[in-house]
Amino acid sequence: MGDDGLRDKLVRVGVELLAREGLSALTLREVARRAGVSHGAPRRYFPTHLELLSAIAREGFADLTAQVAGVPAGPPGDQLMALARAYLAFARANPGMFELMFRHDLLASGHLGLRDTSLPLFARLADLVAEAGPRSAAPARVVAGALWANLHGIAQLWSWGSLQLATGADDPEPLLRAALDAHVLA
Amino acid sequence: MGDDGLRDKLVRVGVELLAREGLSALTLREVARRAGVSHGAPRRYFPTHLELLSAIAREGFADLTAQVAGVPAGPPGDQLMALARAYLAFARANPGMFELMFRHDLLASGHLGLRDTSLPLFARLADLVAEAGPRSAAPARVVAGALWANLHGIAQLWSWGSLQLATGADDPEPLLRAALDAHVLA
DNA sequence: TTCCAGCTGTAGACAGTGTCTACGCCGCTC
DNA sequence: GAGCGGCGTAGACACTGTCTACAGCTGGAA
Repeated sequence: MGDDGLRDKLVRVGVELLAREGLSALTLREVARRAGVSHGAPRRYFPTHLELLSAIAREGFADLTAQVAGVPAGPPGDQLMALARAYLAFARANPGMFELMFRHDLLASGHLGLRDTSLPLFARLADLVAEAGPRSAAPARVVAGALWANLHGIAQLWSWGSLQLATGADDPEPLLRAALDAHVLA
Repeated sequence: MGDDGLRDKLVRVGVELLAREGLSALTLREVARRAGVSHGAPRRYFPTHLELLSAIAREGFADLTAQVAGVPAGPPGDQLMALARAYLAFARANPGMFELMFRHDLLASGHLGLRDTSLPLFARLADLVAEAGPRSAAPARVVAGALWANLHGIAQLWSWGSLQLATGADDPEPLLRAALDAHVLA
């Protein structure tokens, strides 16, 4: 395993470098260096820096999707809470990847197949919201959108330390609980 | 007006450049160029790129604070809705500035006096939440944190087009309404 | 008046980046 | 066996942020 062409190797090296040293270290030339090739080599597979970053981010979306797919069946409320925890846990466990995944200025977003990666994720959320019963009178899709934004905002602001500072908390769980209780009935 | 030393001029030029050409154009050398000085000049006042960006971002926080301070008195629910609209409107009107303000990797955050700029803003939000009555049993501070995260998430995801794509909406107002209804009673 | 010190901005260098282009090399096919 | 096409190399270019040495002007002291 692991010797399947330079293209995959670059992505693998990139993912590891991202996890180890953060987004700012994810240079085209550094990835090439760690892959043991010259700085021009990646160009054969990724004509531009954006495209390499996009390929790496896609790996992250696949990972997150897998995590979310792993939440067990059960009452929709429980599933939603597990999903929210998974989202936040992913952001905390892979801060560099999380940052990259939502840095749309780095992602050639159209190219990324965002529709294929994050829309199914949203669809799952929307189904669960409809099943659990949205609290507001708005359509389930709108409530699901607001809930998603809430989860994302918590993940983002928490990873920056802003929410700890503002609320004085040191555990994001109550925030998640409050967000879920707010948007959905059960 | 406008001839008060290079330091202020650099910040002014930076703000305009940011609004006009986006965050990626906000180069130390380009700012110097537009200010009509050599590339080394800014170093006297901003020893590092981060510090110039932080000074520019501070201008943004002041602007946002002013906008928020401009919401009229009235029932807390109305004030909250106006505040939410102001937050989102700011993000939509100044996308570059909004991006910069929350790019903590660019901001020498400790240096920025974040406590002085965004904590009062949060305090206002928390007061209004307490006044309007949080829907959840959680402490008002926690509910306010969740609501802030929700507003921020909506602003962020909307500015990326993700929410339009996911919910099919073309107006963020229903999302704001849903978020407010979710977190707070009146 | 003269001189000197300090602040301010200039100019050049350096390492690093992404991108582009010309060039070897190697294996495959005709 | 000869040619060719894909793959990786190597060098160049413009650009970035940072550092350092230097000029020019100012204001105050002798």
